[in-house]
Amino acid sequence: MNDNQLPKVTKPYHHGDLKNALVLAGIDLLETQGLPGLSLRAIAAAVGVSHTAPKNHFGSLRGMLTAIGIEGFHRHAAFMRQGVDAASGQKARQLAAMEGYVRFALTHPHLFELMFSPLYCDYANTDLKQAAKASYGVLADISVGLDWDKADAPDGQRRTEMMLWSLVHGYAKLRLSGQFSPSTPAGAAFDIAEITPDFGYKDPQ
Amino acid sequence: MNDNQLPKVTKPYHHGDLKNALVLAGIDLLETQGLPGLSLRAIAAAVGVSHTAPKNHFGSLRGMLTAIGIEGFHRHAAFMRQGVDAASGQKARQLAAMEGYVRFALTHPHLFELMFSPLYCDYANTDLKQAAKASYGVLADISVGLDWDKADAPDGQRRTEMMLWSLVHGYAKLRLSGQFSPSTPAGAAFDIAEITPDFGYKDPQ
DNA sequence: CACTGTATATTTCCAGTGTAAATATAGATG
DNA sequence: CATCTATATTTACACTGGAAATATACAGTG
Repeated sequence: MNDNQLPKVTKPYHHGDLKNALVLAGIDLLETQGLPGLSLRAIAAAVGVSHTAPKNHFGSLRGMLTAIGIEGFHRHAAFMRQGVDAASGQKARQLAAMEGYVRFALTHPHLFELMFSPLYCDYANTDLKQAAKASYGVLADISVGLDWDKADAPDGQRRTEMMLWSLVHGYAKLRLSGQFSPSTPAGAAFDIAEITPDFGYKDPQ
Repeated sequence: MNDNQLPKVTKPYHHGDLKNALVLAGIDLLETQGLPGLSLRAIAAAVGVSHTAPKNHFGSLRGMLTAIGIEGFHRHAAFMRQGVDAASGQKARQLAAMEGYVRFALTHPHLFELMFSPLYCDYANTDLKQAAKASYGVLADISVGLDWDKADAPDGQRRTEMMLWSLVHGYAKLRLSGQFSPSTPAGAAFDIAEITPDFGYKDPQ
């Protein structure tokens, strides 16, 4: 009957799957209430457990938020990857990745803020590092062969990736800070191609 | 004797100049303790007043943090401007502005974080908007005539500025999030030219 | 000088937070 | 069954921002 028969998955004790339930409830609270409303007590209450229950699984508030950030990175990467896979042609794939990066940030502003703030997430956490790297990987993949002026320099590929990541990340953050809002209000549509450089694509080798 | 005879400046009542003292104490606490250590009570204690004294001047914690952010933007703009003024040649001035933007962020990480987080600063505040605009202005100034591929498009100048701002801002934020740390540790020196595009300069008209 | 008005600052109190420690509970294991 | 251990609760505590009432000291006016 139960097809979740992975050896390590022993159905937990009292709640069932409190760890995951807390993360999901946390993301839910985050999206509806924003970061100020995201307290250990509120998350625990949403799941229906005592306010100290999360400590058993995450150690502290920071651990709880880090777990939420990890899930955020998973969704972020999946969101971008989905757009990339749906696009055809190298240029369209590039734009899809960048567009996905920014669109995720704009549609999940609080989660995105949490994911990239060392205040909330513990960047020494191995799982978080790996999850963040996966998001970076989507950008890195589509940047291979990108015709940027750094591409031919020593370590050029890495520099191109860094420039690309910086560009989309900065744009997303500045949008969320309301810095670009006069002409492009927070929720409005945007065209990533208007703000990203029109680099060509060089056939690798 | 007193050459501060501007009509509006009446020396305040009890403390002397509590409003400024609180902002300075706040920045001091921020740089030494980081954002978690920055509480109304801690700031008030540092100045030697009761923990509700700041409310008279800033209304709330958010108002207090916004005031700190404003001072942060002033310093940020001045820091960049200083580098730009010291450089000679258009290209050197461009690099100086970008380098100053990032260097300020890396040397004042907590203040920079506060300045650009809508969680802490109220971006509806007129003074804050103006102060942020002044920082943006430094970048906008040196980007005039920049040879980016958007420069000739309609609204090209604004797009070029946005790309430039996004690039340096994203790089700074990702550095502070530890995302670029494997090859370039947090406190290490950096060469902004290695990460910024090698755009040329077009003589305006 | 005295009187009044007002900006400034304090005191007191409250609801909310994260966390530590002791305790209770229930599934796993023998 | 008894025992062990992971899970969850209870209780207590120090801390936070904020509201409300009160105190203080300056400014302006007679």
